[in-house]
Amino acid sequence: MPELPEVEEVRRTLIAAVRDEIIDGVTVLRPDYVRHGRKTIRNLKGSGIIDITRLGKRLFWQLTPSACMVTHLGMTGRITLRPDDKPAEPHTHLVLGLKTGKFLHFSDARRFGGVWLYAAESQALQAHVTGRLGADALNLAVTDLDGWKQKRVPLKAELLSQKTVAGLGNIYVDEALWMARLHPLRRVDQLPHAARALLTHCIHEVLHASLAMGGTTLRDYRDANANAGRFAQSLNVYGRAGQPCRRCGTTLRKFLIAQRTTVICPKCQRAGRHRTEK
DNA sequence: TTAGGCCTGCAC
DNA sequence: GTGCAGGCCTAA
Repeated sequence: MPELPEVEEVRRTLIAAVRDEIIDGVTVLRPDYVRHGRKTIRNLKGSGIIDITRLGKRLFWQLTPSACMVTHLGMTGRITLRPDDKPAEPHTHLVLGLKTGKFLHFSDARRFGGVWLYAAESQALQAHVTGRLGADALNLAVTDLDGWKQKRVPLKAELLSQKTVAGLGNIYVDEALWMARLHPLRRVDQLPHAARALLTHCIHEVLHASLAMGGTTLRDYRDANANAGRFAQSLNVYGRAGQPCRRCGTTLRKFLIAQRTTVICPKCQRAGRHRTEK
């Protein structure tokens, strides 16, 4: 399940391969996978790929002239570079041919991801981001969390929402909270500054550690060169319910928060006095 | 704020 | 065969 480190790894492997490439052909195999700009996506023929940036789990493809393609991998999305346009994977929804003879394949079994095409600097593109995505988790500053003082929301729900911190999913939220010894049901408005600073630090830590190993592959994730990530073996809580905490040996416990499986160490991550009442 | 829907593959 | 996994959006 691609979260920030996996998307960043895809971005890095992609940009190294396709910067300054020209799109020479557009094959839409599944029109409804293009969530915005379905009618104009074929006009990308002739467009150049200037850059690929990232905010949270989304990639922003800066294209000439004056277009921006947003991609989200959802749960099972892959963007892979192949030598031909023959769909190599099931559920290939979009293929972009490049002038140098390479092909970008967009596949996504569950179709939780998608592709959005906008005019560059358009209001629609702005709206795609505004109100939805907060600060990128990799560049998070403590001050980005100032708005939490007025928010009566459980920590985990807030982190998953992307609204303040963009890029974390179920895996890295659980990992960062364990590292910071914070209970996922703590209310964000009850976190003192020191806890917000610690959390910011731990988010950086876990993301950098994962990036250094090419991300986490549980099953589906691959980078643009079809390589899996190796961080799964370093996970401390995610998927380890019933196993001992690597810090204190206490048995890790699993429960649901906001419909998400959550794993914590009940000893390291105390609920505290300010737990969200449930 | 929460539940449901999207969607497929895989474990049971 | 059933149910679960999950990001994110919409509706109640």
